[in-house]
Amino acid sequence: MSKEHHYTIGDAAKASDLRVETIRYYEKEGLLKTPRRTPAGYRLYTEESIKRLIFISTAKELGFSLKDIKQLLSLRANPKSRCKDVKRKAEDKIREVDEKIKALRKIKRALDKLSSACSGKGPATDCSILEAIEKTAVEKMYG
Amino acid sequence: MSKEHHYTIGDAAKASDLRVETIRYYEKEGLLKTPRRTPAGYRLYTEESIKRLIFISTAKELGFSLKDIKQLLSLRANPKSRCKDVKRKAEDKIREVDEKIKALRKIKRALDKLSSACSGKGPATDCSILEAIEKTAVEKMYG
DNA sequence: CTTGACCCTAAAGTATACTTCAGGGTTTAT
DNA sequence: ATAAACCCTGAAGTATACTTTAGGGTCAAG
Repeated sequence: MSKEHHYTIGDAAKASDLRVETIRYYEKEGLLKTPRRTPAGYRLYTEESIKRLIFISTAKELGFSLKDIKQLLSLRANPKSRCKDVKRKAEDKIREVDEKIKALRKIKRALDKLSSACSGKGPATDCSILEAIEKTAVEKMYG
Repeated sequence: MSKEHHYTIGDAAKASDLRVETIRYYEKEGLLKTPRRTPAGYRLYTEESIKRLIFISTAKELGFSLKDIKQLLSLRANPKSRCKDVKRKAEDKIREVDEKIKALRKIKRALDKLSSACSGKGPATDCSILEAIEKTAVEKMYG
């Protein structure tokens, strides 16, 4: 890992927990701006680009496609872009993100329920994640 | 849509917003138990199976793979499964879900920031989603 | 001054998750 | 009783997102 502000692709891979090949692939797909190069042609990355890589891999784990992510990354509030447009796109995404959060909370509650149903106290209930999602309000267990 | 408790695959597709072919694919992949059939061989689904389909498609949008989802669906607290095991798996998933929720909140805050930076008041700042994620605390905008 | 760890490109290959196709029965409305 | 709208299977095809391969340069250590 370099001391100051340029990382090789290998460093960037370690820092972002992606593979070297994946980073090159993202560049080819236009998710990364073409990086500076050493005289020998080696790519050089900044902390900024590493943040971008981490954002990409995080967003991917959240179910966004590379196309979605490209749009998210190009979404910027600046003097040149038409604000109305950016605002609308951002708000669409906010709605999408809210839905995802809601759905994840539901799944979390169901998992909590499954976990606590398995706490070892009393005979176990028979409850799947789907049932746990249904019955989050009414707790009817032995004990 | 049938009146009571059996739906054809087409009904199930409409109800779950999946395609007929996708439902058959999920069955082949073992995400669905093999459904009852009419004498002519038509699949018949219950509301239970439709809930399952909706769960699958929701979980997919949240970045879970079909393999993940299979595991989630087979996770059940019951007298036969070893509770310790189920509890551990559920807790692993809870951690994963918590991480996802956290990351989504970060993205949501960034999007809120982008959206409000585009509210039309004063000259627009230049701010991307990455910058918005960084600067969620310090609001230094024109005004 | 060479050897091991990195870096490069272009192209082909793979995993996952579907989708389409070919060929054929069934149901329902007219 | 026939045509539109569904259903079936098995197999091949496709999109997305990488990964691997082949064939080479570069760099730091000993």
